Amino acid sequence: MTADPAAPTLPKNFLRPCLLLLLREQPAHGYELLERLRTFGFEGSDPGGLYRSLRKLEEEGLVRSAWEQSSTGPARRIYEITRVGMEELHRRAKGLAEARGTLDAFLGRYEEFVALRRAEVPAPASG
Amino acid sequence: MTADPAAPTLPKNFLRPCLLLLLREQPAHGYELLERLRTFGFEGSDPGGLYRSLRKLEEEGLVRSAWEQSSTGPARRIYEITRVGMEELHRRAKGLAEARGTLDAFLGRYEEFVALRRAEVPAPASG
DNA sequence: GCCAGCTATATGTTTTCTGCCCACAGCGGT
DNA sequence: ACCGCTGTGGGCAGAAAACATATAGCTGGC
Repeated sequence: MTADPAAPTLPKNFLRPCLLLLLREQPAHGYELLERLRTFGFEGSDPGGLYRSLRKLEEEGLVRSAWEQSSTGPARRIYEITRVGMEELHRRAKGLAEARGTLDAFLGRYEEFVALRRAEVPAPASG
Repeated sequence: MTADPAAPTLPKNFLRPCLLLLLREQPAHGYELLERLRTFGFEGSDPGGLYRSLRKLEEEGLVRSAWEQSSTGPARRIYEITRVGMEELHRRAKGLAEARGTLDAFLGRYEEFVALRRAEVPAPASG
């Protein structure tokens, strides 16, 4: 609890759109997505959550999958995005753009206030 | 469920930093905060959730409160931010700035890909 | 053949967050 | 006295996230 206070605090349900975007760029299997997700701030790799999301996405028809035999290891389930998935991604992107706006508003207001305080209080003790 | 796909999708726990920022700007009671929160994309006013957050914040020592008699209505609990709360706000702001960065990355990558596709596929059918 | 370790997928459990509904109390108007 | 408004608070159900665990195939060593 409150262990890492500066954690990114990503948007709710951010995993889903990320998966859709990743899969739109290129089909992949779960384990690989786990790696590629790190780009989007998913540090602590959570296979469980990932596969669950993937399943749900497929159940909703946003992605589809097929088994692929690998010569170097166990079979993998290759996912690719569907037309519907792309549309969903589109919608989500809009929502996320809005979210960014809100975040901008918050941060702007926060920094503005910090600046104000600095102006009021000349210089506490720092050199 | 998936009712409003373009919903803002704000970060998890976004309420907390918002409250801290609002209280940093100016002490207030819950009902008033409810109004001021609308600026941050909290459309559906949810008194229950608000007060719960406030309570928790106080329990953690991030804010403190005192009853104030009102001449025009029932007594109100006035909240103000504490030193610890400001530090927490600071940390959260950093985290949210990171989140914005991630969001930027996502949206940039999304739009970039959209642009690429447009270049590949000349013009579907839209006139 | 058998075990250990890696890749890869999947499920179960528990906790947290969120949204929605409702209860209660004080005050003012009629 | 009753109603409606302001203001605070709790309960509950469903969604989401975190954490832990199970399974299965393949490879290499012995």
